[in-house]
Amino acid sequence: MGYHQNSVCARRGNALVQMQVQVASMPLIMLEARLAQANVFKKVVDAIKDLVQDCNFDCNDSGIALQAMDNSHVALVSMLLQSGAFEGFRCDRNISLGINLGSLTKVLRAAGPDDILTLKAEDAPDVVNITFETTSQDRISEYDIKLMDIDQEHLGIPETEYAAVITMPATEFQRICRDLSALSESVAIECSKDGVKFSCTGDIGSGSVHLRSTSDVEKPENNVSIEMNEPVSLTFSLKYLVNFCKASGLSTSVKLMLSSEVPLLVEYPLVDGGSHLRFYLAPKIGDDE
Amino acid sequence: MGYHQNSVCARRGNALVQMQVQVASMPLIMLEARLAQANVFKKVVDAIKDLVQDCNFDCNDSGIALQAMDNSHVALVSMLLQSGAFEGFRCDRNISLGINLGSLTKVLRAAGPDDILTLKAEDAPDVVNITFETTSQDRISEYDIKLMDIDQEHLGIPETEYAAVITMPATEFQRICRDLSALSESVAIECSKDGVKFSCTGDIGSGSVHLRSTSDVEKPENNVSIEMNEPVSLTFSLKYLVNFCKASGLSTSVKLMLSSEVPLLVEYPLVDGGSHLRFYLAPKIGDDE
DNA sequence: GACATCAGTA
DNA sequence: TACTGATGTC
Repeated sequence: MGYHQNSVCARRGNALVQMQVQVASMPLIMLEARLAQANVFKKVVDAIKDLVQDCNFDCNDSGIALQAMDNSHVALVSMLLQSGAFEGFRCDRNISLGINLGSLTKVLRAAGPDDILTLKAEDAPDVVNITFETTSQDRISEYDIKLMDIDQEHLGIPETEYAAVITMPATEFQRICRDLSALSESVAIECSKDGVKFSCTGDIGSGSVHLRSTSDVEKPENNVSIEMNEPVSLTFSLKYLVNFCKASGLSTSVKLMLSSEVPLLVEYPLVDGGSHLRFYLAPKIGDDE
Repeated sequence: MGYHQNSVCARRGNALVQMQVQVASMPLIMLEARLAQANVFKKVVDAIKDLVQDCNFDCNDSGIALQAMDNSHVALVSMLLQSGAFEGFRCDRNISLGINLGSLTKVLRAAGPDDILTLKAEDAPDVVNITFETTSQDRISEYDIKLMDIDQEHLGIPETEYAAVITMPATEFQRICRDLSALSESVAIECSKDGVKFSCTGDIGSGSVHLRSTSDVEKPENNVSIEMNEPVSLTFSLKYLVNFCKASGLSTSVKLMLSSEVPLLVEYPLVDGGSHLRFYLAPKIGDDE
């Protein structure tokens, strides 16, 4: 019987085994994830904390994932931080860390932007341990956040073939949402081969923004690209889109994926290629618009 | 009988004498203190006005001093502005100016940060006169604040030899207090030779910040220095400490002085070396922690 | 990203 | 009146 099994016994209340383990000073860390830039995690949590109060961070050897519906069940958040996004990553067993994002925000506020952030959890943990180290190591702060049991609403999100995929600068999308939200509650997104049109109508008048597909080879990050199978036009709540745009600082570009009668997918790629922060938003239908 | 006694008569209500004095335009100024930067005084008052409503500014030829307990008698504020801190300072006789800090704040709000502030008071004054001059002298504003009688609780504060004296950047201390106050009402400060640890526990979890003693010769103002006679660990109310930290703008560094079972002294040096703003806070004991 | 200001709440 | 969260500017 190795340390691994001992640890399980300890957690189940075998005090003797637990003592032995502690005497052997064997902290049974199951998860240790070291992120070079605390900022990335801060921004991710900032971007989703207004949508979701509590959620599970599902950890396994491929990384840390999160999925949660917003309170009104209109939007869905999905994050994936692949192990490769970390400076060091170890996860010996699948664990789900139920965390209150308000508490997490309070703790992350204590991190300097360039601090090194390390998440640690034991097997069957009560708390998640978060440390921030300045690069100079003169200051080390350490926090434990109590975990909570959160009903895992398992959300099968089918990988859809979208009718249209728009890639554009994240700041541009943020600006459009902010500008149009001054006029109306909702925005229509219409996509055709050579362009995309965001439009809305409200009490004081109406507005629209047309973006042409561009291909500036010198500044590819400023490009708007549209991959389209068929034209699509859908209407969405601007309040939610503005909210999603809090993630704009995480990435230079954002992808909007649309299909008729299917939730819009707003995707921000993270640090490495595979990691991402995704928001899904159901379209408004008929009179809702 | 000199002017001096005349003035006393006038103050005692002899209208005839008062008129004569006014006609003779003889303002019997006892105190005139000219401060090059109104900002210093603004910040001092800002930093203490939430702790103390009314207090006496005790003026004598060595400067202006202030001592007051907070309302709950847990904390004590002590300020000393030595005469040398002023561009010009004259105080012919000891006077105690009882001022409502709310009123004073309202008046100080009218001062530009770089204005020259002058405090004036007559002998046995009803009011304190405050003027603000722009450095260019284009604008002079003048205010009188009514004085009040405040019971002088004379507070003998013994100069203690502290078990530990920590000097650190004021902003760092402010940040630690702010960060930890998100988790708990109180913080334990533990001091050992090579470092100091601030830690707390609350409903959502626990947190701690370790600072190592540093000696960066290039940026000495960023250093953390610890002079320690014996290890010490005490617990304090974070609400008060956060409050004290409003003084952070007054000084790059702050000194924390601790001894067992004795109030913590938090000291911000002011303009010149000798002047200071000090806060004392009784430790929490036993179950209070 | 940090700061200051502002509005709303306790 | 003071603290909190939120917003907008530097």
